[in-house]
Amino acid sequence: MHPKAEKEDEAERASDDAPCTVQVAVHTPAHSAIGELLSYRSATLLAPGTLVRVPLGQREVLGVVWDRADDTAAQAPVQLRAVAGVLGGVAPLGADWRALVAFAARYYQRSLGEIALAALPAQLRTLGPEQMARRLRRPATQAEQANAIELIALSAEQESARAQISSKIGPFLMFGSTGSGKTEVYLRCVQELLQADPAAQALVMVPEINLTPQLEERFVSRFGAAQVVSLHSGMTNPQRLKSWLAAHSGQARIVLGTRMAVFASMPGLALIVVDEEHDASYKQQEGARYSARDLAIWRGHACGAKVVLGSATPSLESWHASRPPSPQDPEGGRYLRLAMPSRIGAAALPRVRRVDMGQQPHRTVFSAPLLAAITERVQRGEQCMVLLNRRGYAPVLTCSDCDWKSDCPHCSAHQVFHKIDRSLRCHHCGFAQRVPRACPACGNPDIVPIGRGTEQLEEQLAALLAGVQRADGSPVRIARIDADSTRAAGALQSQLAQVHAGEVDVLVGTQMIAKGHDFRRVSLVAAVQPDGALFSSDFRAPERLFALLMQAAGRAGRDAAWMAERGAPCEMWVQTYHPTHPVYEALRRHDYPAFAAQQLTERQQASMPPFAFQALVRADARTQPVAQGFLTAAAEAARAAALPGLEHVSLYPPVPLVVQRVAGVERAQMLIESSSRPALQHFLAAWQGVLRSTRADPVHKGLVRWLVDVDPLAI
DNA sequence: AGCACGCCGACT
DNA sequence: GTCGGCGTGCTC
Repeated sequence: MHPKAEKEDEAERASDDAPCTVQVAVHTPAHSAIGELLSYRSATLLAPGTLVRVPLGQREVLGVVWDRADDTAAQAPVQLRAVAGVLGGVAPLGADWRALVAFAARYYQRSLGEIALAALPAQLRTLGPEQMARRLRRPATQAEQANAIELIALSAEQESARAQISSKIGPFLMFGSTGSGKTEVYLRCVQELLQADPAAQALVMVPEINLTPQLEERFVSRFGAAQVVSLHSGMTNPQRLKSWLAAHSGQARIVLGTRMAVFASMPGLALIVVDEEHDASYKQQEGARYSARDLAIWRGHACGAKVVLGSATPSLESWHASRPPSPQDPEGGRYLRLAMPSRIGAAALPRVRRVDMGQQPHRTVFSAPLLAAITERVQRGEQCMVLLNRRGYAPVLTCSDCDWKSDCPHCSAHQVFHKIDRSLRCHHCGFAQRVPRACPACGNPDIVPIGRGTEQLEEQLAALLAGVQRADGSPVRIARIDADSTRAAGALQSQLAQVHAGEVDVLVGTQMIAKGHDFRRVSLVAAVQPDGALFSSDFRAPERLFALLMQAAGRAGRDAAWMAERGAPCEMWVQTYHPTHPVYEALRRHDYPAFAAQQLTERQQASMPPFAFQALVRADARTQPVAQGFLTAAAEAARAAALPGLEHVSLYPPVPLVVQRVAGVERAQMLIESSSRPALQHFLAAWQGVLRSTRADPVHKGLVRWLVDVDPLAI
């Protein structure tokens, strides 16, 4: 956990112009037969980190000159090809960036080149030398200076957090309830840092692209547009290159972004903020499955930057890592916990109301008390939010006569009924078709939706509130925000603007509306049927549900002055068949610490994370037996070879994934668990080669791919 | 991953 | 008779 590559005198080495061999990282796939680094001839000794173009087979690709990987470097072919050219004008990537890339590749079981090249803007690969030179000559945007903002005094809690971040080393876990002003603390820390050191840079990450505009707005208005760049996958390639170059050159002092930004080259990096650190979006779910939050911790440690994680509902991993020292545990955790329990302006947390759906008429969607509460709010001119984590109209259609269901032909999942365009759509593979006029199996024209999604909720709510009038006598306005309604570019921003402008009375949506957006006039938030997560097979489901409901509750009553004027507390409604479940009890008291303590006790007793370390190996194949057979064979080969670390590692039998077939591919996975992270790492590293040779065995013909997920979020 | 080479079906 | 399907194989 401490590479801190010593600063070599790169300039001196680069000036040596004897012809020599250089090691280059290129974009090779994870488990290809090509080794980690390729050797090339060069007329001059190139400094590690230099961007070069090198010939590879029939094409020419971008590569990064790497430090000689100790001299066990496989004897290269006799005839080395020559480096085709150096990308002029771009400084070599620093030793700390290379150390981060090397660590991520090792830890997440991917090739160095894959991580390194994926961390660079795509245009570096495609632009020719002339285009590149032109790009570099382009003057940086001359933006206006930051507005001299009258800074509002920090609350005592905010000030205490700021002071501790300023004076201690960290890493820090800022545990601040929604509305406690975490962002203002980030801003002050960044400000202090930039003022103290003219070369310092700060990296601030948020979980979703959707949240970057409002963050950018706050940072730009405080620091000026010249200092701030964004880095996320919603940007065009030219924009991304521009931001990346600004960060790499040190010209941009602040980089805002999503998980990919953790790999930004920042020579002056001195502070990393991970906002909403519990959010699952920080874990990449395809390709290299890295956790940007965990890499941020590692990177900060390696390069001496402070790291601040922030959340109102921290991940249990971070909560556990920030436990204070106690008599039984004099060391405590590695992180320093900073608590900010109060809402700014003394705005009260919403009152939580549970409706026991067992007491309601069968198949009730909106219970009478909830409907009455919504009606009352709307009549008073207030806004309500209704949360349902399922888009579409109904999750499945079925025939009333035979047992036909709208199953996806390519996946082991139902196709979801979307009434808006009368389509059936599979949310796993995207396969879509028109709703049949009659049952495809028996011809019965009576096919009916089962269950409900946001579309149906919107429709039912409209019917239920049809007779209700707003204060001025006009009808109630209902809107829906989910992945379907926001597909078009800019749709989310314009829909949010409508809500902010007060043009919507009741907003229906998926968890998309629970995250971060600041709805100032919302006085009621309702979760219509959140119970699904209570009895999920995924041991992290309660944690996620609690975070989602807390976050949703945090949408209500954010405007303290308005709340005071209003005179009544905001409300968070939960319709449930299990009103006394510990998750809801903890929610009612807004008591994350109690919830976390209870969950951690369970996890400890069951030896689950954060008290154990896990990895998944997944196999995709034409048939389920092939997928499972590959995993079984690889596990047996590991045992037969007595791989290092094996004695401290448990390999579980392969099982099909919950959705076992997607787009015609059968999927199975195997859980690997250990109480020791190093043992798990040793084992996985050694197993990599075994997995590769197992795959080569023709017995496993039909295997499509295999992949390793270290520290998986869902099992 | 690309991009070759290589051996079997429907078109000018 | 060619154009083109994607099934193995290689890239310093």
